[in-house]
Amino acid sequence: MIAEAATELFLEQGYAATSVADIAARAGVSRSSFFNYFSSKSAILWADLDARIDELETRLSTVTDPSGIDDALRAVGRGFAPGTLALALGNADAMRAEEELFHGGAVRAARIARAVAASLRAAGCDPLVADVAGAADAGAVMASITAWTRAGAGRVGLGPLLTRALDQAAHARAGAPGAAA
Amino acid sequence: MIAEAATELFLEQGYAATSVADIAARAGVSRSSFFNYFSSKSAILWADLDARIDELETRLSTVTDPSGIDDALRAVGRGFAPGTLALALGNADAMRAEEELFHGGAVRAARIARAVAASLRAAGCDPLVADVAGAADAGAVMASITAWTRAGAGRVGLGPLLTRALDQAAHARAGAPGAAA
DNA sequence: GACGGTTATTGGATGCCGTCCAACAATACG
DNA sequence: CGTATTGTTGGACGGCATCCAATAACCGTC
Repeated sequence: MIAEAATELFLEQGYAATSVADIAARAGVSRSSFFNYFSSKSAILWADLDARIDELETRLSTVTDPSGIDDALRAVGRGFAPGTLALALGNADAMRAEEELFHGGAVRAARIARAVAASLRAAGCDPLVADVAGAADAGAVMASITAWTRAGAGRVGLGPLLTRALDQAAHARAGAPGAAA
Repeated sequence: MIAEAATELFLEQGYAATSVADIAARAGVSRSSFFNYFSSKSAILWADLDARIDELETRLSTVTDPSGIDDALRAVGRGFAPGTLALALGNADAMRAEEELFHGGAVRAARIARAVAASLRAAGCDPLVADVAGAADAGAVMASITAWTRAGAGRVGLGPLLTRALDQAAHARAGAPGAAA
């Protein structure tokens, strides 16, 4: 309910012009309660993806082989339903939320990149190469999500996009010891 | 002077525990003046790199061939002096600034990735591939900067690290139309 | 050396975010 | 029915970033 109220207001007034107090009022709860359900205003947009990245982090912490990394990354997109984030990406201009989406997306990409790089490093990969490969993988995940939502999430599957992007990113691991192609 | 006062306080009290008012007081200026020189507290750390990314963006907006992109990326690190950012990266634990460095680094990486991807797209590259390659290049730049500073900036050159990282990232462009290897 | 215009600096007020806590309602349970 | 756990609320707080009007410093000109 809070998320619904928020997206309504974002569409009406724009993201930046909508305060947490506005959202709470529209949702019929107090400002305090808002922060019981979302840790911040931007969390409304990113909560779903954040949960999946949490899972990715735990999964990658116990996985070392490259194919396991790819599986874990693909799992991020498996069953990813068009939610608040997709709505925001699709209506970024109406919400005037480009800045927030850019910032938030940057942080999420960095989280993915860090997790992948740590996993590769644990597998004996050169640290610098691990960082580059992690960034490429993270870019692949984020790029396919934005492409998916901007193309009208649901009309096309996220899976194929993700596969193509991750295959491309896998080239960045070329010649990496501990991360054979 | 403001930056010096800030780094002192960051080392003494930590990044989060240091308020803009503290910095202004130590530097002997008013809080208003602080914001005349830095757009935010975190800008103290990132101002130098931001200026270079600004240059990168303008440079890439007039460049389409892949080798030009590589040159522009290498120029980001050319003559990059150990400044506030290097000091923060080197003393991240003492400053308790890991979070800020992570966030700030994520945003800067995303800026670089966006610029590179736009350039590749303009050269006819597939959008998804462009995003992946841009993320890889951005990861290469950021990874080499952090590796450089953590290894004690100055004792080793940034150039070689950057070259190695960008070479690795170049693999992510493999088979990309409009961006031949 | 006085003066007018430009630029730098300052204080203050404002809105909002995110955190904390103590009080209170509501619900489940023995 | 009493109690314990959980959920909700209001309020206060410190901090960030923005704005603006007032003031101070500077600089070339006369």
